[in-house]
Amino acid sequence: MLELAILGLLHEAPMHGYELRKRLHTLLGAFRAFSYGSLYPTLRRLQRAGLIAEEADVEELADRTWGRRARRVYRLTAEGKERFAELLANAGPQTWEDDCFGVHLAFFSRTPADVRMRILEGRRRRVEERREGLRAALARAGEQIDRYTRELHRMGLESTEREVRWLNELIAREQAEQRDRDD
Amino acid sequence: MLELAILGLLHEAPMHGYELRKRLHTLLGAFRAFSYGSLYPTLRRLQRAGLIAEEADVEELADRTWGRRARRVYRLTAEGKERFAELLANAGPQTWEDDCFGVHLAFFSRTPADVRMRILEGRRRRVEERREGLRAALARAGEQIDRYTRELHRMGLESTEREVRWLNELIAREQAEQRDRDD
DNA sequence: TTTGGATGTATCGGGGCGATATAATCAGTT
DNA sequence: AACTGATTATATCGCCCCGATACATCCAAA
Repeated sequence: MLELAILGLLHEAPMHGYELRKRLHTLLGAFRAFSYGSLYPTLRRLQRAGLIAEEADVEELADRTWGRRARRVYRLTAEGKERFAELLANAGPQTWEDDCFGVHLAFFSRTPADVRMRILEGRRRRVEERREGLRAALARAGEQIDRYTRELHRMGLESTEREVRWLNELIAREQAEQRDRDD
Repeated sequence: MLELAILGLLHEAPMHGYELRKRLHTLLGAFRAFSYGSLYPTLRRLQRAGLIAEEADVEELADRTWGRRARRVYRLTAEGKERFAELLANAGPQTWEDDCFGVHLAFFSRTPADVRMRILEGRRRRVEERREGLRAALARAGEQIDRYTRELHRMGLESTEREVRWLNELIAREQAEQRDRDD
């Protein structure tokens, strides 16, 4: 997931870890925040896998004689680009995708229309499932269950209902654009 | 977190892993779903730590001569009870508690009023922070940012706003009950 | 001048996840 | 009577990610 995010961001420009994390943070708006504890090891991994490469240490100093601070700038390789597309292509109705959804959405403008559709519909299906589960839980228990638990379920139900409506709008918009494109 | 959930549930009755998972699922309403891949190892860990103990294999068969299926039933020990209270007592405004919140709420009826308050207010503070971050992101970018990202932020902002309102209600209710108790 | 806050990289232990294997029970079907 | 699939039940594997922490530099304000 972090892999997807990193590869996606590096499409824009080469970056070092710290900057990646900041961009990630503003991009995902705390919908999903990654920590350095996963970022740096992942960068290493991607580098070893040849998906990203360390930029030849940019000079950019000229006036600084006492050696610029260590700063690993990474750029996307051709393999990395391929891998990104591949990750997107395989994105779909898998359960795992649930946490991924925010990241996927953040890179939608770089995602083919059909894949966008698959992702949106997959998400909707899973949220609907959760919604039904919550409805069942609320109906089943009636009065007997714990007050706080019911409150939790109520809140969860509302959230899922709202998200389904939101997804429906997004999907409708996608379809409209698809129609326009076909004309 | 799973530890808290397990110890909390075992207050009701001794249970085996599979049942714990089911109860957990209905209790948390898919707000948070634990997998067997964490459940069973955690049970082992808690047993080794002496917080739970394996019930002497219940007979309960009488008519079945061909040996009931393997089934590890666990019960809460005195140390486990202590540990549960301790975990609750230390629950508060830590960042980590964010994922924990649902689990905490699910055991609120077993939680002292002052700790409940701390948990609710801690959660509110963190959600408010996220809300402000999203507001800033939406204001800052104006028109330039990606359409889908903005949609993500819009949705996030709405959700956080709703949750803050919800938390305010819960907190107000707690305070009202506190007042009643004082009379 | 010192203090504090960004910037910047890195590691550690541990918790949780999805996938998967295995196997017995039970209900319904054919 | 045999078959089939769903449910019950425990367990392990590798991987991803997290929070905490350490360390170092740079910059601005007090």
